[in-house]
Amino acid sequence: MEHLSAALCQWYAANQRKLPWRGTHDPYKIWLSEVILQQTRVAQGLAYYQRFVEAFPTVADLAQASGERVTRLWQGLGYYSRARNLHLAAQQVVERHGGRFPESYAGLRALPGVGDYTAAAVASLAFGLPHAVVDGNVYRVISRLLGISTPIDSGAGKREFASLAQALLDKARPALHNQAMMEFGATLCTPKSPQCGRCPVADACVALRSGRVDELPVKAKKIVQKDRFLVYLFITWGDSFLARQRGDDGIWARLHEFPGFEVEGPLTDSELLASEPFAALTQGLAHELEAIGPPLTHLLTHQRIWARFVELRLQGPPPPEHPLGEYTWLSPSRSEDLAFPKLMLRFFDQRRQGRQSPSLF
DNA sequence: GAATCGTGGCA
DNA sequence: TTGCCAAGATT
Repeated sequence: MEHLSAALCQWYAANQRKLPWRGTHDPYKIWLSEVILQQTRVAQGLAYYQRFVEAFPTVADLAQASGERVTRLWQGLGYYSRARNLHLAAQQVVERHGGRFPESYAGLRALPGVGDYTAAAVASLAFGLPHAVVDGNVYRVISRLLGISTPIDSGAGKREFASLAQALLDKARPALHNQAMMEFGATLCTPKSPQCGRCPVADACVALRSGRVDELPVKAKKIVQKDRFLVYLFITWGDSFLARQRGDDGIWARLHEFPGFEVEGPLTDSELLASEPFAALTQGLAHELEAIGPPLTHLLTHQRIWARFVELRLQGPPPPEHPLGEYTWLSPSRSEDLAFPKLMLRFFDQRRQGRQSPSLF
């Protein structure tokens, strides 16, 4: 067991990528990078990390920032409850721990948005504590090296791999060991087409010896995708448009969206305009139909969204008692400070392009 | 324990 | 085009 860690650490020392959060022991920067990288590739999270560090050099700066600014900086990164928990955790560090991160696994684990993985990562990388990280890379590396076919998405699998990861850990240098395991999984022992020919521990790999590299790790569950059909109304009054902020939970937490509704299946333009929910949202509004955009498809892990955007221009101010009363008017400059789902940003882009070259439509 | 939560890259 | 999955956490 010690041999595996030593070989991987030696490989890591010679092959690691240079990343801005490496080489520091600042728990704030390590925690920030780990939260950004949850279910997120380095290539996607890198620019966000740099923007956050520049905007908020310390955890106190982050704690003092407005939720609006934090959410806007997170725009486009996905899993938006991470941004809320990031802000909450920063405030807890300041208010409950005097501005210093807890120097224990349990203390870190109690912060919002910090689960088993992130607690182990910060504990080991910032404080040198002997906690093994278990992320997607570690599941894959261990299942292949040791030939373990227990499904990694089962409770038994999670317990088994956590135990094995902890047993493999070099407790004299947990930071190096953890980073070596993850970097090895991310760049050599990859899900598809792993580079077994360059593997420093190929001699010890059970999966390679038995020809099971492509079968490991095992996942028991399959993702079920559902189709959803959404209609959004882009209602303008002068330069401004109507939108509201979504709640703390569910999809696109705390992001802004236009008024709209969901339907059971695809609608033609005329069906859409004649639909009951469209009538309810536009009743009593003197408006002019500006455009009905083509369906925009938006892919999420669990659903495929088909969105239609209907652009309406009000001919007069909306009456005070109206279903749209919970929405507010946003000017273009105001909306620059707010966060929108990628789907809405794609609509903005499409609309801008349509105006610059109307002959295309 | 199962279901959810985004977005983007790759084959 | 489709499916997979990525430095996971929460409910």
